[in-house]
Order: sequence, then structure tokens, then C-alpha cells
Amino acid sequence: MATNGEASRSALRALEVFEAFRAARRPLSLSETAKLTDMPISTCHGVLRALEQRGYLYFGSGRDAYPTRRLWDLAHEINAHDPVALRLEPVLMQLRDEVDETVILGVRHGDTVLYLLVLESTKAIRYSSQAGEHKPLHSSAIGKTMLGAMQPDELALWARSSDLKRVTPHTIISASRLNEEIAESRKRGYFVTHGENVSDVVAIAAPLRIGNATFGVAIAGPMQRMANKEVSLAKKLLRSIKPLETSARGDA
Amino acid sequence: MATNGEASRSALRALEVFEAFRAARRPLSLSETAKLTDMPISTCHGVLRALEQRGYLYFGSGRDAYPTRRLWDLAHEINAHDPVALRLEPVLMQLRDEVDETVILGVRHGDTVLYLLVLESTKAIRYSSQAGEHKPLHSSAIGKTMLGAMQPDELALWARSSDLKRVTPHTIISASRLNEEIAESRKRGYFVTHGENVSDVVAIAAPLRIGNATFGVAIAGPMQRMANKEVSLAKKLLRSIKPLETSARGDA
DNA sequence: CTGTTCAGTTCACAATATCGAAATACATTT
DNA sequence: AAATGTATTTCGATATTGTGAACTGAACAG
Repeated sequence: MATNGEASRSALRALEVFEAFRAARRPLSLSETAKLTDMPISTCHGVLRALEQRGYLYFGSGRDAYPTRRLWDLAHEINAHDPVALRLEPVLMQLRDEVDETVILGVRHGDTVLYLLVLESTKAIRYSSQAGEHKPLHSSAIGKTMLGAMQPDELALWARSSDLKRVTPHTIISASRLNEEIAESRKRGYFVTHGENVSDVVAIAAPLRIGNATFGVAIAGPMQRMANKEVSLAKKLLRSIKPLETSARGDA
Repeated sequence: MATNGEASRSALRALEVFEAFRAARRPLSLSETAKLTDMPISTCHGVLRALEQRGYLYFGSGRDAYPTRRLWDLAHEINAHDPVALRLEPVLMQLRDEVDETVILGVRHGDTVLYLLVLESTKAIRYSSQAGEHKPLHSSAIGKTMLGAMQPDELALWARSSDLKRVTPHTIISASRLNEEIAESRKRGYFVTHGENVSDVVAIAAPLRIGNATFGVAIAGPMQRMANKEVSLAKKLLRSIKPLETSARGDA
């Protein structure tokens, strides 16, 4: 698991192209793709050609290209063997259905939380995000959960040495207040954010230990709907995920 | 749509890594990934880090990494808006279910056929392939379909100037025989291969014109099962795909 | 038919990634 | 604890790739 250093940009070019297709939701020409991905046209040209050669992309009759199923097949098979999500997803899905708010699985990743799995609410007004996103540790509910998993003295040190950026007007930017809140939440068994990362969003999160890794699971939704259900949602959350826990010996 | 020239290798590195995970069906360490992708460890290291930073990959507690859902979400959304497969897939799926042999959608791509969509039979013994694969024009059923869409004189020229490689003992490597067979098949309305591309595989294919692009649809299976059903399978194939055709004006 | 525009392709140089090797971290055994 | 073997990270010379600019070709208007 890496910590510092710069990493290659060009290795991700292919994925940037796919993301352009996702955003566009339709076939794209070379120049459109270049614009959307913010690459020079000649660079984009090379990437598209490479993808075409490998069968990831095809050009129909005109100049427009669209990805083939190859990417989907790839993702599908990878997914089908995901050791973590495989076990957790059914339960989290059930929780999502039960509360019909967005349910998120995340892990710590440096000074951020990485979303591994986002199961969105079916409601029109909902917390909407996606797997692969990063959120700050101090302003997200799962982040606080991760902080809660640290030793109190470690945490105090981390809070002092970190730049607790203000993300919204409600973000906690004082190290001492953060320490206090984490301590209280730890006792209570769950962690919350009230519009500290995204205005008007309340999230409730709890830790989930699998083997010797700590994950965090959150329920997130609009403040209006969440406000007076905090305790009952927290109970449902804890009830759902507790059975998933595994001691350091019994995991995949 | 490009024809010649060399294309970037490093842009595809990320996809090579994902393909390693597909093949492995489990989390992989850096050195394992490097071995599977046949990259030097230090190169692979850079790629994995880049993927990690962008949230496509995460390292659990140990040294092993696994892709997050991000790739799947990406593929899923791209798929959901695929203009061709969207319309064709339900019908092809129905055909697959009806005959329970593998059904393939392909297009011409230079001197090969590119598989856009592969719907495999549910039978244990079946023709198995995947989207993104390339097959020679002269030895695959969809390939012959593409040749059949050419003008006869164009075809004759192509056949003479191409290197009709022997793929199996049954591959047609004579330009004149190929010309004859295409001509007959054209009249008949469908194209076949008898173990010319893969031994013991029989495939039946027909053209599908959408707008001004020509696709090919094939039913492929083991010779034993296919042998005496050729005509009836061809009828089913044609019946399925004929309603999908669109003149040059009515497409997406 | 000719001029204009726009999309795609190619080219040569500058910027970047690659890869061997050496350094470090980690795990397991003695 | 020390030692051994294995895995990961760093480093820097070198080769490859990315990039702007110039080129080609197609589509269209006058």
C-alpha cells in the first residue's frame, strides 16, 4: 500500500476515454472525445487507436466510436469474484432497501476515505455518489469512523498535524472539537455528519472489521428526512453489519 | 477509423492490469500482477499506484489489491447507453434462448471481424468466445458475411491480394473457392463455416444492416449438434434479425 | 469547379514513462 | 533477537510516448 510519490498519468488515459463515453452517453468522434477528456487531439488519437486495436472500442460507419462489450465483460467477471463486496453486498443491499437511503461501503485510503460500493436510494432526492470517490477523513461519516478506529493519542496527533479543511460551513476544523466528537461517537457506537461534507446531507456510519481490515458503512440522505430518525437508523445500521464482522482469523 | 501505424502501449496498461484480475479471480499482490501482465515490477508498480489514486483499485490490509466497483459502474453506464446493442441485444438474447447455442454480433474491422457481443449457450459444450475478439474474415462465418456485403469484383480483388491464412485443416485458402462459396451463400441468404476457424465448430451467419453500417450475426456451436440443423437454424436466424434491419435513414 | 472549413492523420522534438538495480520494508525461521 | 528470504519502493539513464504544428482529405457553399 503506497503512500507518497507521483504516479503515471498516461496509464489512465484509456479510463479517461471510457469516462468520457459515460458522461456523453452516446458515440463520440475523435475531436469530441479529445475535448471531453481534455487531451490534445493527437494524443487522444493514439489512445483511441490503441483501444480500437484491442477491441475495446469500435468505429461504426461514420467517425463516431463507442465501446464494445469487452469492458463490461471484464468488469463483470472481476466483480463476480470480489472477495469483499461478494459477502457484504447482499446485506448492504438489504439495508438500503430497508431504509431506502443511500448506503456506502468505504475504506481508509491515506487521508481520505475511498468509496468501494455505493448503493443509492431509489428516491428522487437522495445522496448520490459513486464507487472510487475520495472524501476527506474529517468531514465524512465513514472518515470519522476510520478516525475512531485509531488510538486516541494517535488520533490527537493526526488531528493536530492535519489540515482540517473547511468543506462546508459546518465542517469541523478544530482539532480539539474533532477529538471530542470522535470520542463521544466511539462510545455511542456510531458516527455522524451534519452537512459537514455536503450541505444538507446527514450521514450515519459505523465500523466493520473484516479480518484485520476496517471498513466503514454509512447511511446517507438529505437532512430533512434523516434528522429525526438518527437513532433508529443507527440501530438498523448496527444490526445489519454486526453479523458481518470477522475476527482476524476467519476471512478471505 | 484508422488503418495503419503503431499505437501506444502504455495507454492500455491499466486494462492489462484489470485483465490480470479477471484471469486471477482474486486479489493480487504487486509482484503477482507484474507476472501476470508480463510487466517489469517497477513499471507495474507505477500503474497500480495510478489506479489506486484514482480509486479504481484498493489495497486491503495486506499487500493484495483488488479493483473497486468503479470500473463496473463505468462499464455499466456505458453499456446502458450503447446505441446498437441496446436495440439488438434483447432480440439476440431471445434467439440464443430459442436455439441454446452461442449467438454473436460482429462488425468488420479491417481484415478481421470484431465481436461486439457474445451471448453464450448455456450448454456445457458450447462455442465460447468474448466481445473484443478478432477473427479472420475468410475463416469465420461473420467474416464471410462481411465479404458477402462487398461488390463481387471488389471481393475478387480482395481475395486475390489477401493472404488467406490456414487456420485449421478446413480453412478455405483458395481465392477462387472462397469467391464461389461467397457467391452461393449470398444467394442462399446465409453464410456458414465448417470447422474452418475452430475445429469442430459450425457457425451460421447472416448480415444485418443498420443505417449504413453492416453487422453480422452468427449462431455457433459444436459440429455434432449443428450438423443436421443447419437449414432450420438459418431460418430461425433470419427470422430473428430481419425485423431489426433499418434503411440508411431510420437509425440512431 | 474552386475555395473554405472542419475532422482526422502524420511528423519531429520535448516531455514522460520505463526498467534494471540498489535500497528498504516485511515475514518467517533459527 | 538475529538472520534469511521475499516483496515493495525508490532512483536515474534511456527509450518511448505525448504534443503542437503542419498536412491531407472530405464535405459543402458559392
